[in-house]
Amino acid sequence: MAVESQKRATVSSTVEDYLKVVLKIEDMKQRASTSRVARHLDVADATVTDMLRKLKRAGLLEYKPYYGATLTRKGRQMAVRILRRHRLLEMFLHQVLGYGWEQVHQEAERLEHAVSDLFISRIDALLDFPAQDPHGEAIPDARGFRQVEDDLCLAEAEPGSYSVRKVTNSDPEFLAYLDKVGLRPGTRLSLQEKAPFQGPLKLLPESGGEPVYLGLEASGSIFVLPVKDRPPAPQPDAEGPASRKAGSRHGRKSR
Amino acid sequence: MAVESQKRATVSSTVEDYLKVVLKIEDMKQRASTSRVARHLDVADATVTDMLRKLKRAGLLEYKPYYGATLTRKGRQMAVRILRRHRLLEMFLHQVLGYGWEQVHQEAERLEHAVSDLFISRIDALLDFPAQDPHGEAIPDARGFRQVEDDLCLAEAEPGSYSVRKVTNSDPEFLAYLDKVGLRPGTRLSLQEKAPFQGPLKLLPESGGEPVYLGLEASGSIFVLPVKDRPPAPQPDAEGPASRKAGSRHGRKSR
DNA sequence: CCTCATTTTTAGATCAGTCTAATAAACTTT
DNA sequence: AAAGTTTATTAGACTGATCTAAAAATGAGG
Repeated sequence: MAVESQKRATVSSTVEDYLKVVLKIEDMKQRASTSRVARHLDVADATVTDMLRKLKRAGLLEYKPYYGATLTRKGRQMAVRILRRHRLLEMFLHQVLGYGWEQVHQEAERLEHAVSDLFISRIDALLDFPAQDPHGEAIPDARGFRQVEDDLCLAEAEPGSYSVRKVTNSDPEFLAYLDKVGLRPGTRLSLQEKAPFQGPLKLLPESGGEPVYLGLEASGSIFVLPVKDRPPAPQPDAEGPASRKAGSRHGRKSR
Repeated sequence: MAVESQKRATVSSTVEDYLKVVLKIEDMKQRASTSRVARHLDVADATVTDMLRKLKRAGLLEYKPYYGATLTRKGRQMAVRILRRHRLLEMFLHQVLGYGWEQVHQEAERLEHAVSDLFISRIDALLDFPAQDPHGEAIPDARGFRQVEDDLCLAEAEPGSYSVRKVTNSDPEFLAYLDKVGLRPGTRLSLQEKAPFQGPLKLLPESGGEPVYLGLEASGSIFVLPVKDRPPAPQPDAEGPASRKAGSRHGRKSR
């Protein structure tokens, strides 16, 4: 039962950022090519080439020249750890310090590299071990296990009833807009129609209000769960504007 | 009444550390010499020489070769800002996340460079605008004004009754020890005697318990306020162990 | 299978922060 | 005041992260 090298090699916050980006790209089922990584990090391609070779040497990812990078077990583990920190911090900022969901990302981006494990475990407990962040994204647990994401991209959904599961976009302007029109995790809506030729989607938040027209691009960052068509029984969960706690826990491991 | 260049030039966290140390040394009424700064930061003297020249160029301090550094208005302002962040963060970690007073320093040391002004103002409000940190050190206010420190170093005190005002030592071992023997800000004690030839001090915490013997060196980081000797009238200000709020505010500016 | 556009890598440089070793200035002590 | 000790500065080098510009590999179309 030899414990696998428990020592957590400590890496720079720059390295953490690279790992995070590669994880994100892999999660989107894309190839982590030099240029894609560079775009995400807003650095020059040449910088990424260098860095990927360095991370390969450190055993954090595979790197095939002219192809791209793939996280190793160790690299993925570190990346998921940062992801967890990021999302827990976002939730903390939102719930405890009253940040808006459009404000949390930027602050968490800096804090995730600075806080200790103790800090993380304390806020985790304080928040009662939340399963999602303010955008509805799953928070990996302390062991690095990730919830299965069984949601559906609004851009690819058929007309029907849905509830918003998560919004994978950190642009404050965009999030503020969604907030204004009443779209947040938990919101029930019906997708009324999709205009042809990459046209906008027509959405109707079920809690009344004006229909919302959303471009295809924007709808690509909104993920939803289908809702069984208006059941005879009243909906069991009333949503307070910013007070959602656990949400559905599927208790399944990732990977 | 032209507002002096409000733009807050943003400096590296390294620069913030240098400014902090120079402020600390000046507060101790010592000369901020190259080697003294180097010792505080645990870097080579040569590194400090370079950095001080750079900070002079940036207008953050005066620097006289072979003498040392003196903060300018601008440099002091930045240093006090960091000091405020540091101490507010310590208080936050202690009060909200349940850190021990021996744990707060290290974490705050990293966070002070990473959190935004919004974060600081939120925790300030959450803590109800505390005037001291967990070690009893005064927290500068948002404008950069600092309380006058009218306390007295235990190492230089005469036998008599005192209450602990602050402990200016961040060594976790030492703080844990003080905590164990019941010495924290607010604790009443009587200094019974000082052994000659740099000998130890004999202290008696008034809340009963064993006498504590403390080396001169250690007692140099404990600051106290004299307590009027059991007056016929009850003292007007009762001290709760860790819940002291404003303390005496003398409304005087620093600088 | 040759050519062109795109993507990636290589080469060489810069910047901030740090170090060590050597030199120089400033105090101390006789 | 000369000599010695301490303190500070200069010189030169290194590391990590970045850049730009030039060269090379890949892949798509004819």
